[in-house]
Amino acid sequence: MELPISPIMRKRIAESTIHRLSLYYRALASIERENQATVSSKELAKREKLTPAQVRKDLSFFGSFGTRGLGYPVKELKSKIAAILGLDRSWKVAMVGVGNIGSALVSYKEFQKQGFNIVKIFDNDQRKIGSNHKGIVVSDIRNLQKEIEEDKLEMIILAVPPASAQAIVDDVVKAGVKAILNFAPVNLKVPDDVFVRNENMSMELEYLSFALVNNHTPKRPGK
Amino acid sequence: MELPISPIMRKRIAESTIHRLSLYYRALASIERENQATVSSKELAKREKLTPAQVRKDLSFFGSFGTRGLGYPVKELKSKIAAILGLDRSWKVAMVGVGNIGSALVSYKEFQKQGFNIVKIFDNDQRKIGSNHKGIVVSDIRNLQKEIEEDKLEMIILAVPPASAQAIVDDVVKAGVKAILNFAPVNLKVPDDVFVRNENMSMELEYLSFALVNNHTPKRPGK
DNA sequence: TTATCGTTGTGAACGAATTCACATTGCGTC
DNA sequence: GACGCAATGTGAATTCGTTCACAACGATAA
Repeated sequence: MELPISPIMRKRIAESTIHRLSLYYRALASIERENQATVSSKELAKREKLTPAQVRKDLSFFGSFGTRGLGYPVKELKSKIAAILGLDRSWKVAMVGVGNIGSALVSYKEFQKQGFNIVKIFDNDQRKIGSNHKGIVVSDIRNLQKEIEEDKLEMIILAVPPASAQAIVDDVVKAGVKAILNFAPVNLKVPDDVFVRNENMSMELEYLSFALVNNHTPKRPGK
Repeated sequence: MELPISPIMRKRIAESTIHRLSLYYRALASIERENQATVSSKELAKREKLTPAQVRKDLSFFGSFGTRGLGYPVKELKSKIAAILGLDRSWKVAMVGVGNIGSALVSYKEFQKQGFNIVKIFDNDQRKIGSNHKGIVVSDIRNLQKEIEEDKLEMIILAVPPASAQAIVDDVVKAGVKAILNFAPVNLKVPDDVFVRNENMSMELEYLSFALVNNHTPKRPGK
């Protein structure tokens, strides 16, 4: 039976399931390019180094998208996953901090490809304010709250030094933003209804360093 | 009883435990700066939004570092964790690909701070080869294998387009590298004794987008 | 000394995520 | 239109990760 994708989904889904949906989405895009019409959980699993059961279970949380004996229709499944992940629309994103990381991410193709449009850039450095990054004029961070509200920005990417992060977040929250991708290595305090994801690139290098030193493979092979 | 940290550690440690060690390490560095001599699992937990039991269990996999009734000696625990994660030494790292992401990461302070020294940069773009990035002259990627061997580079950061990633990895593996941090959104094939970590920054934005659309909080609050 | 306090270290209990295993079903073929 | 095949969808079993709960113990004070 074909269940609709319910936005009022009250099951709690595991974080890892959502991350795998991202993987499936990319795999499906690539399979689509190869003009393959259907794909089995087995094949999808193989491409992403997972088990077929895992793929089926993940998808089953959201509905019943396949055909027994045949597999999943590639185009359709891809667009179902897009709807689940909110990639069937575009998002207005602000970049705060235009140092190394910030300016690299402004040009990061993968973001635009998935509909994450960086439409405003903020910084506190007078030399940067007014300058042009990929066609966007850098705004003064003092106007952060005002411009977020005016432009109805929905997500923030934070790429500032750890010391300035919390104050900015407080502002951004006041402006009504509910989603923050944080590159500063600090624990941000936000109200319960604001989502924060931390991205810390050293942590992955540290994992590698640990693995080398200890010749370690985790219990559950991850990532 | 004080167990030595065994590099021939045959317990399988969960990936999440290692990631939390990174968090503890940063927290301890910060506590050390505050000149606090000891810290309890309770306080450490509070700083990283975890439970005290979690902290104690994580540490207990590696030894018995605390004093009952008192807590953990900050400096000592920090250096123990450094040893576990391999941060008590420095690593020679090569950056492959010096586009947006690559060049941002070359200047990323956090890496150097933890002892990850980017000592060589490679690219295939003639306009970039020979140019200077943060004091490093960009090498021709055709010399990749040779220079990795000569300079005894131990880790690779891959920041190239997905299509070119696998060929580079094959080369790098031939040169004896056992650890790769991959920013390209592809699944790399490597022998069993080579560690790969994938870093995909869109995935975190997609998680946020999912959370917004579905007003979702995961079962286990993550990251 | 001895008592009290605070906090560790850890088995045992619990809960969550993954994998198993199979009944079910749609498709193609004869 | 019956049969065989292939692959889904899903409860049950299993494995893994987290939390509980408490005995053990060091520090401090009397």
